[in-house]
Amino acid sequence: MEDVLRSLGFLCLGSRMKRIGEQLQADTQRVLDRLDVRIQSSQYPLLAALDRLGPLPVGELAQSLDVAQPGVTRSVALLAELGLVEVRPSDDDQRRRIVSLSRNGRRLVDQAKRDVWPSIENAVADLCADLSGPLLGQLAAIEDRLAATPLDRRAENAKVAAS
Amino acid sequence: MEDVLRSLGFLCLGSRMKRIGEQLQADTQRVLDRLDVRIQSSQYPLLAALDRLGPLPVGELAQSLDVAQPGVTRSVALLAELGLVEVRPSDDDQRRRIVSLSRNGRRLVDQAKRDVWPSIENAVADLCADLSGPLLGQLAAIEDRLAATPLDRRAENAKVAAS
DNA sequence: CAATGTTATATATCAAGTTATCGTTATGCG
DNA sequence: CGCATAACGATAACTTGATATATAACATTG
Repeated sequence: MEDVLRSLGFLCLGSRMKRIGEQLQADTQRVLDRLDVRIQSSQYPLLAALDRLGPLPVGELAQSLDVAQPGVTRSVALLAELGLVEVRPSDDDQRRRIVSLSRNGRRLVDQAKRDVWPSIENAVADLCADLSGPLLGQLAAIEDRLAATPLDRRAENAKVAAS
Repeated sequence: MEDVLRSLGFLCLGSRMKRIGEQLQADTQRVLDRLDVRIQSSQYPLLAALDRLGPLPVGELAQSLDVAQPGVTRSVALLAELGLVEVRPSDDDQRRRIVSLSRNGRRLVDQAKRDVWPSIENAVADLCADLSGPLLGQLAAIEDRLAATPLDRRAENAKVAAS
């Protein structure tokens, strides 16, 4: 069966990148699922932003992640529900709500940085190894490689290789 | 403000590709809005598939676009509502429902192929021109270029240049 | 040939992004 | 000072992907 998106080339690059991104996130989710961490892979960038940049108001968090503000509001509500982040009003501006990692959030991030993120990073690096040349070709290679060996399998292998 | 996704590199490649893809789709939408048919840019790949491959049952359409079947069912229902595609049961298998372009759908695709798709393709090609090297670098370049000149502006310029 | 299993599609629900808009709090100027 | 405007975050509605499951038609086999 012809892969139409691929045949269309530049015309559908947006759909195609979105499709690959979703696949990567889904695979990453499967890696995270095995490690009894109960949040969606899409929440990690927010936690990583707080880890890297420290406590931030909602708007700046949105900027640093380059997503729209309502998305951050929703994620923060979810993570606060889970006790991973805390929210407090700013001292000098009652409109701002400062988001920070809670004690549990701090622990989760530290654990992830130690136990999980390295193997994901290795798996993706493996996926993208030795790619060069035009973008469309690299994307096609990534699609083919993912179809052959999903990211979560690559993460396992990386862990085995490291041990 | 630091771009956290970019700093995280391979770790958040999925989120990042999704983000770029969404941006491209949104920009493309703005180009397509100039056609008086008000359908979403995300529907065009399905129309293009029918154009390239001819009438297809729902499942094969899903395969050729590499999306899950329920997504196709929904898109087809929407496009049928708009009178752009037609659905008829297969002769030899009453489970299959064959989707094809209607007269109006045919007209829309022909018009798009003539008037719109080329300028989108040129705009994206322009966006990706002279990119080479590692994937992450190319993605960063695309993000920077998009921020500097959105895709719809590039499409305009391409049209001017062609005339 | 009836029971059982398989396949194709539809439906329901969820996830995570978007835009538009609203209420509240700051700010700035006449 | 007081009011108009701007900024911040929350909420609503929508989009477009996903998965899980139900339904109906076909296939197989005992």
